[in-house]
Amino acid sequence: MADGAGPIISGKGGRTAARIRQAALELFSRLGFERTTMGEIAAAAGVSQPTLHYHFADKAQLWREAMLELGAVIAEEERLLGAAADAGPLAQLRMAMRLFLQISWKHPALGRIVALEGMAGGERLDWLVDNLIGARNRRLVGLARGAIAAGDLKPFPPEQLVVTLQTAGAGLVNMTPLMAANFGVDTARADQRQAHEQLILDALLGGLIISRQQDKSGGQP
Amino acid sequence: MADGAGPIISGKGGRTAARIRQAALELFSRLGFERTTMGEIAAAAGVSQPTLHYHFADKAQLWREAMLELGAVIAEEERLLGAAADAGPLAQLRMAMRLFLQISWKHPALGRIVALEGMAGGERLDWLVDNLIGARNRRLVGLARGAIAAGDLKPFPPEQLVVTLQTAGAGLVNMTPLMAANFGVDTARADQRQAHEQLILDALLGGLIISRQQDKSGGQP
DNA sequence: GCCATTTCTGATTACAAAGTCAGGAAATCG
DNA sequence: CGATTTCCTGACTTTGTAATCAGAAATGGC
Repeated sequence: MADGAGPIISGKGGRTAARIRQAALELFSRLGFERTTMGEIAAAAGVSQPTLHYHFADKAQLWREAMLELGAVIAEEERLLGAAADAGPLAQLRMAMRLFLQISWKHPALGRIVALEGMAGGERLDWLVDNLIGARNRRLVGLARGAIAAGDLKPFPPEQLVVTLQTAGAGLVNMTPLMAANFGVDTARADQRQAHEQLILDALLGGLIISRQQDKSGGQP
Repeated sequence: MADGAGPIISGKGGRTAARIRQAALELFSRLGFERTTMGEIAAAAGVSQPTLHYHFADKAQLWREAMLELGAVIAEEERLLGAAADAGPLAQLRMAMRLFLQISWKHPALGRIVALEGMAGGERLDWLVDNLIGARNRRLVGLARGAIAAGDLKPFPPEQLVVTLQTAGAGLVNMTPLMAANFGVDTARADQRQAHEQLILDALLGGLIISRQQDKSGGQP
């Protein structure tokens, strides 16, 4: 893990470095690490290829710093969830899931990256877990476990809720090319978003909740 | 004559070619096209690297022929579904979904490939749609549409059911490395399979079905 | 203006991986 | 057996891409 030893942010704070990170994030998330070339990133950022190496030591370092752009996304999620910390387990879980879905639509790069690296494994996945998504996922598992313990949800391995939320929640956005090729529909449109959020919440919550006698408020027993 | 069970394009029918296809399928599905090298495939198949080029014109051709190994999987699915062609729309859909989940577990390569290429787009995705998954997906959409028209399911864009089934159904298997890195659990185990199938079916069917006795519309818990 | 520092680029190198080819080994057939 | 075809490999070429470097172009201080 010598790679992670250096400063997390090595790129200068200037506008050029920011443009490069932005272009890199978009390309890495769509195509993955190997399929994306430094030349493509440079072209997308409007600079020459050696400029990338001036701002970032190597491709892996650029990848990591591009991913850190997503750190703010996670932080915002944390903040909004913290506001509801006093609600019941099910209410918190519902809010977390809704947030997750909204974030997946607002920042498709995060879901795509997790899907890509989460499938392949390796040191980039380890880095993601350690630096971006590990705590968030553990928090979700905790909420699910709490809701199950409170008798609000059917018992199931709570890790599976996370992975299902992750894959199904980001699925429609991630699979935009597939849907276009297979059905000729553009699933990245806003109206699709609305319907999909409804679908996932209806499905995961509607299907898993243990309905109590008229108690729909989500409060603790 | 070849002992192969599926349609073959250019690869000879011998055992060596079959071993190569097998190794290629496994590697391509785990790592994707670019991340997999011809050398790795050769090593996994126990032959030298030029042997790959003797049996297959180039890497893309090998990829396509490796994918065709999955043709038998799809065909089996078709066959089993055909047996229930006279059931109602919802019953057919339920059976199709159950089959989909079982296939996802039995042949993880299919789900991983679709996830990988469905995210990136390009000519390999087009090929997959045309030759492997397009018809199957359209069939699923047809079943969902039928179940909605029959008033059995809440109205939602039926393409979204397909993409959700695809991503959520294959999600737990696909994300094995992520779950291992994040939670230290091996989600490829059989008991996990059972629970996950239950989760998906409970969620998608339990959450979307319109219960006809009381016919409550709209209001989501 | 002039110098120093930072920022960027063209040209080049290094290397990994796909693809080629001549020829050797092994199977097939008379 | 020898002849012929099929199958496979070592050595090689080609290509694409990450990384390097010397120096040009800005930028900022005086």
